[in-house]
Amino acid sequence: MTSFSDALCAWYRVAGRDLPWRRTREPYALWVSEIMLQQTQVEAVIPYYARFLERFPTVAALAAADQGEVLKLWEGLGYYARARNLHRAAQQVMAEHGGRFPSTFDAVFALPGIGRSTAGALLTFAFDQPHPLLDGNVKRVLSRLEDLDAPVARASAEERLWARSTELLAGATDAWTFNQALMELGARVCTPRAPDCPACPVATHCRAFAAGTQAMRPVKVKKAPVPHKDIGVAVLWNAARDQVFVQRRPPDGLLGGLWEFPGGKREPGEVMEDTVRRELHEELGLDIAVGAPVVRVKHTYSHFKVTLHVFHCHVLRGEPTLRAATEGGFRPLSELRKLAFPKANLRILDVLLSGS
DNA sequence: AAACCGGGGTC
DNA sequence: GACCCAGGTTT
Repeated sequence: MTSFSDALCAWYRVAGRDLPWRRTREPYALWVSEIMLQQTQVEAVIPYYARFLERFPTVAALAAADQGEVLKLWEGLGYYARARNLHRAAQQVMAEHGGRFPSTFDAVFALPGIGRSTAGALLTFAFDQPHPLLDGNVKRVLSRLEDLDAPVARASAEERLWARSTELLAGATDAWTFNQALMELGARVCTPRAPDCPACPVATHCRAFAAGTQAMRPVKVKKAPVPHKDIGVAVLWNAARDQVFVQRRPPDGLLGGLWEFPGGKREPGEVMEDTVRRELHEELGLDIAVGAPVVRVKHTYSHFKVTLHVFHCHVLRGEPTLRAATEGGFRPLSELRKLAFPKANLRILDVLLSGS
């Protein structure tokens, strides 16, 4: 019988996709791709990858950039801590490694935003060093290969999968091709639903296929339902009615460093107009008038849902004083596109720019 | 170990 | 709607 790695690599050489980051061995470019690809599908990353490398072609260029511009290029991709960590790590590579991306596991693993799997991928793809990886695709492939009946989120199960990834890689002659092929198999054949087992090059090695349990693998524990919040949001115009107030969120946590229209969460029994008035008084020390509704925006985050209730507002008394926000002020609508906004706020901006 | 951290594609 | 994606960090 053909070995697992030979069968897998032979399939990849024929069926593997031609992706931008598979055409380079340049560590920095691969690094950018690996960070963008965390929890993000290939098709979504491709345009961001090209734009990011065009604007920041080197570690030095990225390290020298303003965080706001880095976030602007990340706008819409989500998990913005990835961009903040990448930016910070670039500065770390300049300071600690003379601008050259490190080539040892410990040094790569020490960079912010790079964990065990991403470090393994980078060392393999940039330096041809055989290090195992274990992303979502590989977890699924290996849990089926083993017919693993323990929830893959459990630490003991995950360690088993790491051991299997290590073991299978050791049987491969070409680590680069093997690791690419393992992920490609998960993305194209060994898919979450309806895996294409008849087309699988390693079906003869697969215990779940033999047992007919592939649809039940990997075993996942169901997640708790996410809470919902109603948020009152102000499109706050200045006295001349030609500028709106935007502010920058705190540097860490949810949507850290991005810009937004001010507002906050509705309290029990409160009507949305009162929420907006209260929040702007608390956040900015302003007395405002709440006028016509602009739009309602529903949005789902990883662990909660929101409905944004947006109103045209104007200042009755006072000057805005920033509390939680780090920057903010009245800006012409035409300048807001230069700032990085989260998706839900971009919808508001779209309405303001097209509707009025 | 569990929570936190976005957005989009898919069924 | 539910599930999942080239995961890592924080608590």
